[in-house]
Amino acid sequence: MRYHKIPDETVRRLPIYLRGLMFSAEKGSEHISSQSLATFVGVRSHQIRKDFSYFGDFGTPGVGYNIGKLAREIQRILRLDVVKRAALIGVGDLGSALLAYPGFGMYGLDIVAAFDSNPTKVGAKVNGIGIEDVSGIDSLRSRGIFLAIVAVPRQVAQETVDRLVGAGVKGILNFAPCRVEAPKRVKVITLDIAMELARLPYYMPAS
Amino acid sequence: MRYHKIPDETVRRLPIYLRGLMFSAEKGSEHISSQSLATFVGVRSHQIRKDFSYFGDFGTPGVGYNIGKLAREIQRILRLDVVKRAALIGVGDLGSALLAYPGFGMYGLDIVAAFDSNPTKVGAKVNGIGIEDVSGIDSLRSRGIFLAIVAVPRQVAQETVDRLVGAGVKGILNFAPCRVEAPKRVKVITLDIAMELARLPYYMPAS
DNA sequence: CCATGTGAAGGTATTCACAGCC
DNA sequence: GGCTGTGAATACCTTCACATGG
Repeated sequence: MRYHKIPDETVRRLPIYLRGLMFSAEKGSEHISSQSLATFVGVRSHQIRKDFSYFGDFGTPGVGYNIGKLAREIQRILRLDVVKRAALIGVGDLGSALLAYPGFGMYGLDIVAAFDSNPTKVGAKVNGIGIEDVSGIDSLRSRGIFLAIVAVPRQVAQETVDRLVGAGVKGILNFAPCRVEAPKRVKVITLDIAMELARLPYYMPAS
Repeated sequence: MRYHKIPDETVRRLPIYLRGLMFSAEKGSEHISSQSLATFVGVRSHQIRKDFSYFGDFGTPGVGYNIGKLAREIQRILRLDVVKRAALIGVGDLGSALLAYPGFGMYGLDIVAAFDSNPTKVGAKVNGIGIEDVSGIDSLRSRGIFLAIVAVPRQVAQETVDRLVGAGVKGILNFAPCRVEAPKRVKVITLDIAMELARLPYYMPAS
């Protein structure tokens, strides 16, 4: 089944596997079975094997998967094998936390520029990154930055996205709590932090 | 179809609808059609009507849905109609940003306590909330707090969750980039910010 | 006439069971 | 014996088409 489109749900799980493989590599063993990986990442072993079957034979029956080889293959599929430079728009509380967030590097993502509309912030440095005025967004194309993280207030989210699209950005992670429109060629993922929390009470027993 | 289990995917969309209804209420009109709501929130109108059909008749054929009534009903289903008090564990960069985050209130969620293991932080106030030592977690049950947000380093995430479970917490939003285990009676949602970004390059045209 | 609500159809993802291989 | 890889079976979700109601 090597020549098959990878289902979206599988793509959603690939970073989970990658994270699990990296942390389990710390333990020194070279191979891991779908069973052990299953308990480690919280996905059924059937599911894991099915997911991996979409892109080739990586496991050895009786042994398991070679951790390093599999991790590299997942990185290649997700196109994380070359470091991706990203820009952050909006250096408020959340934006500052994102600049300091250590987790992006493990996925080959690097925030190399930050923009804010507040003149009192422009020029300052946060975590080694100098804050530029939002007008500088237009220079992203020439700087070879095609990935952006939007952490601005909801009211200006759409205009920010429009500007990013105009600057040639191809992928946007949007933290503003609203839908934003973009041409089909630009992939937008919206992540509303509060919304995730809003689902919890539904699943909690009567409180 | 009034007596039917609500599918998980529908539950996942309910907060999106709720958010959309609240923002469209700002515009003054009293009713909204599945069609208009669809373009506003980015979900097909068929899907919206199907979703709403799982919990009763709220629309008026030829008119649409009463915005206020529908919003209240969604809040009731998600159990957001009474304010939920939540605790934050880990007041680092991300934790501080979450304390300052204005978005929780719209879903009836209120962070009323914060804990950290760093003695130099304990006693300080962030956004009006005094930071307590993590040992205080054990008092959550008696304070009537059953919801927790975990923003601690990965290495101590599991022990933090164990402690929260012991303190009677029933729902946990985990920002640590790893799976955490908890009894089935406790609902855990893990949100790894970097992982969302890791999916983007896959969907971006060759860069 | 316009928009909802819903069975039915269609599509997608998960689970199962086991053949094949080390 | 143990573990992978995968067709088949099942469950789930989405889309459609239209009857129903204001």
